[in-house]
Amino acid sequence: MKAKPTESELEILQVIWQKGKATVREVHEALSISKDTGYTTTLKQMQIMHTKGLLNRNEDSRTHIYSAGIDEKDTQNSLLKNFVATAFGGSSKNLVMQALGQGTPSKEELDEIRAFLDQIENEK
Amino acid sequence: MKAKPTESELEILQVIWQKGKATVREVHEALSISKDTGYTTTLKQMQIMHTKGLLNRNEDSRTHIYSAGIDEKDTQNSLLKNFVATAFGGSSKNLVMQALGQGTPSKEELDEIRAFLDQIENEK
DNA sequence: GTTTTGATACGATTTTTTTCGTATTGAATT
DNA sequence: AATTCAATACGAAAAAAATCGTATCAAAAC
Repeated sequence: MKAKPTESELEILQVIWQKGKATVREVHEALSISKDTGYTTTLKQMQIMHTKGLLNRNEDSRTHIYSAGIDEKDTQNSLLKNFVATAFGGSSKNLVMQALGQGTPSKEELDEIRAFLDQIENEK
Repeated sequence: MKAKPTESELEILQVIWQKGKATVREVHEALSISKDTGYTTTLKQMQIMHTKGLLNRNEDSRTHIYSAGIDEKDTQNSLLKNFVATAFGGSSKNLVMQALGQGTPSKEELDEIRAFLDQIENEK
């Protein structure tokens, strides 16, 4: 079973998932926009994540290249499960409605969700 | 701005939200089902939450009665916002679809969600 | 009135997470 | 070749969260 990433590990994973792969500097740069921590902090964090298996890295060149060690969807899924349980008392319906209410989905997105609802229903 | 509850604070809030109010013992009992920690741990936790304003308490009787110090919906909302951002890269559509996919909503719930989608659309 | 029971207070410890400084080293620049 | 630059390693410390033991005390039971 894969360990659950912490909040700040997730921020890093987010960048990596989006870029596919990245150096410490790139990740640090990306995080710097919203966060104010030193370079070595990001470095250390990524090293730890590597030992935990949350990140893979290629050490061929002096500047290591990191990539995700855990699958985005799988991770989101297990986090979500936990989140629904602890924050929404287990009701995913409540979560869904609240998420829809506050995000401002476009018509296209709404339609996509409708289609998805139909699909779920048919599979039952 | 209210502080963001930690994971284990949320577990406690969950019980309190559900029951309306409760003693330390009641909360501890409820948590014991899934968690294995000592009574004083729960006590201490709730005391801390009280000083933080996460819980209110009535000290009239020797056995204090705790109630929620923060609103359930508000809290869920702010947690959700944060969660979508860090775990789903800001896409609430992705979160919604994934939540629907893994929870197993009943037909009634699905209809409820559909109705809600329509409502959102009309309000635009 | 003693004893037992069950509750809170308090202080401390442990564990986990986050942060950073310093040393070292390879590569690029001069 | 010497110097500067940019990267990793490592150790440690600070901060945040979670856990628990012991002391106290009030109320209930005896």
